[in-house]
Amino acid sequence: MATVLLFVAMPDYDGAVTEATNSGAATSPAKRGRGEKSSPTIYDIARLAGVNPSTVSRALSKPGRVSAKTQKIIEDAAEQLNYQVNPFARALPTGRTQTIGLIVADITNPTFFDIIRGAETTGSDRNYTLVLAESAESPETELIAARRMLSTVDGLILASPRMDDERIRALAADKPVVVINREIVGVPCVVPDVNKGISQAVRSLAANGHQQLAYVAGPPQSWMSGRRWEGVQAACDWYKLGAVRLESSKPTVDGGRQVARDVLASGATAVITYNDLLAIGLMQELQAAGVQVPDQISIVGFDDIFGADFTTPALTTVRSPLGECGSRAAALLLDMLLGQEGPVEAVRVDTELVVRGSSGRLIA
Amino acid sequence: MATVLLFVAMPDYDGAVTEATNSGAATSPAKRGRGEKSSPTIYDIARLAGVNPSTVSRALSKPGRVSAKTQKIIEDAAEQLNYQVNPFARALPTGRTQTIGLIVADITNPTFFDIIRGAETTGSDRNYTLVLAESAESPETELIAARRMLSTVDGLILASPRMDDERIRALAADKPVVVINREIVGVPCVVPDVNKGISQAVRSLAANGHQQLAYVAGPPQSWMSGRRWEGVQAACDWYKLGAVRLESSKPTVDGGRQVARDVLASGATAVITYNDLLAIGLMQELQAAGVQVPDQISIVGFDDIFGADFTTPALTTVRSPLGECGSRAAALLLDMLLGQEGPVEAVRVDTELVVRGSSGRLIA
DNA sequence: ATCAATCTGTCAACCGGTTGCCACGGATTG
DNA sequence: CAATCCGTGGCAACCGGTTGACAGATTGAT
Repeated sequence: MATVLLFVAMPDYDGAVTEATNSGAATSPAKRGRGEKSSPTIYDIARLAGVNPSTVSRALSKPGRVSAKTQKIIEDAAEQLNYQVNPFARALPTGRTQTIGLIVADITNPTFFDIIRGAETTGSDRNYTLVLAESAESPETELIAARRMLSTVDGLILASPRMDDERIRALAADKPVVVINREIVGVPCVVPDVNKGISQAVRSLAANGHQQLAYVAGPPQSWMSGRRWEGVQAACDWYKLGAVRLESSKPTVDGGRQVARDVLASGATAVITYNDLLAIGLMQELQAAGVQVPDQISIVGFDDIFGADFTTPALTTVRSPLGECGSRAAALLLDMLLGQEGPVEAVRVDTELVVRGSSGRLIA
Repeated sequence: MATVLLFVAMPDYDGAVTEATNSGAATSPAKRGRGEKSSPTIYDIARLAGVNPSTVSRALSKPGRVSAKTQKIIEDAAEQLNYQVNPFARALPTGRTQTIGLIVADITNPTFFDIIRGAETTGSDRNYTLVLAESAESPETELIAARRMLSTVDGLILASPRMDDERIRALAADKPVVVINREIVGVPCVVPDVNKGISQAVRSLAANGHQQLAYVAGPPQSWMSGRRWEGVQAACDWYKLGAVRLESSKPTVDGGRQVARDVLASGATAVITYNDLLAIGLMQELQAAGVQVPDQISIVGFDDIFGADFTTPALTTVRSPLGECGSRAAALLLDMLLGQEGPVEAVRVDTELVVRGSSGRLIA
């Protein structure tokens, strides 16, 4: 049930970062349990400024609703007390929490780092806090996390969700939802358009003399793995390469190692894997078996994760603009929160081939 | 002002994950703005169960306060309505938010992944939500984030904080604070005890014939970088190696590349770096310059981050048990929230050398 | 000068739980 | 049998903001 919150920025009055001066004004009358000096409220400000609390509330959150003069007095008082709104108190009557949720399969999977970063940055710019939940790759956990979060956030981003379409549509009926890395009819989606990157990769491999290619697939329930296989097939058709699909046990370095035998047995001289971790594991195992990369086999990964260039040779990979996906998804969601309709069609972002050392001319 | 929340688990009644049935009971009377079916409240449950709302509140959060019979009736009603507490409503009167904060310098820095994971897991086990904030390596941003979070969370964990001791102590006076990767008098700390791992590393290098060692330092304001240098000096004294300290421009792969010239110029045949990223960059640059690793120069990193074994040769490194640090810090914090005093002395966790391929016998 | 329209601030209800205090009824005790 | 105690549930105030309704003050138009 793990969940992470990207706490972007508080949506409100931003007191100076000086030490609380407590100058002049009577100390907050609140009971202080044990050493807990409870922070000032709009009631404290109201008393100090000589106005009604509701006027304070309006001055601080409804620009233009009160006169410039009163506004000034209240802002000064707020600054003097080093006031910060209580987000809980604000969320209670309004239902607006100024947070958006993001559910990823695995916090420690580098694929998601950039998505998180992108969503966080965009949310931050618009004064939204990002709440990040982990589903541990399980559809059930994912659903539970989503349900839980939905009551706490204004909108939700699902990155590579594992739930079925129906459940996602049900969630989307409740509150704004944006999906990353998967297309679902009726739900706004942001997906990398893999075809461009795959075309570049296959063309590059063909140009280097390869004729037989293997695709190492990801988890069967991964929508994206299916799209990538389709893209590989189409590109191989076009460039006249043979294409064979191999299954992996899991989309990790270990899974990549395990699939090495099958790759060799397939007779392919070029491999495209579902993700970079598979590619790295595969390369390690092949090298351990004495196979030269890229002289005997070229390897192309997918995503361009952190560490993809740590290997020797560095990994050639189809980069997914994950950061942009996160950013676009957050922007979309925020627009929806402002009352705009979500796009009917999926938003596509381009992928591109990053050529490093693990792919090259076939030396027969 | 980036901040991330690890949203661990809701501290409360856990409705079944079936679709809301809405069976029998009158639909919630709440106004439903536009399609927003507001979730059921304890008032709905009270009506359905024929009791007072306060009784519902007690049944769901004060075990033993109501009779077993009433308890059952209320729990059934809650399940039927698929009730979930509203965290905001709960936080408002109590001040307890069931969240703990964690501030890290950089979300995308793999060093922190395990800390996050560890804190998240431990928090999750105790029904706490972890709020993760990013300081972007800036002391000012860090302070602002900490101030902001402090009003929202029950306690705070600072991982490798960049603020000065005074400010941290000030925060700790407000609410429970635990520091990771740094020692501050008067504040509970969890720090890897680097000496054991460094001793092992230096002994291993000495045994392999090395006589001159270089330490590539991290950021000047990093407390931990200083401790590691001290540890290296002490171990080199003991094992009779010469030790020289080199400065890096930044603790990244790039920084590692840039320091390669200085390493060669220093005449050292073994290098210990402040972190793994520096080690990886250094190794890449040395190899590009035709230097054999480990035959001509041995390289030992620090931390054992994700990807440290992607390199060829795989990186030898002193592993910091970052996950354990996160976990211990969270446990400490939660204990403090339960009224126990924090430990007076820093909690130390062991480090150990992980020997891989980048270190070995010197071939002169 | 009169009346309407606009601006500005106040009042009070409300969001959804929590909790101190009290009352009621049954069990215990002298 | 009366006095006391305890277990249980209800009442109402409260946490700290938000907001619809409204009234007094200004302003402008006629």
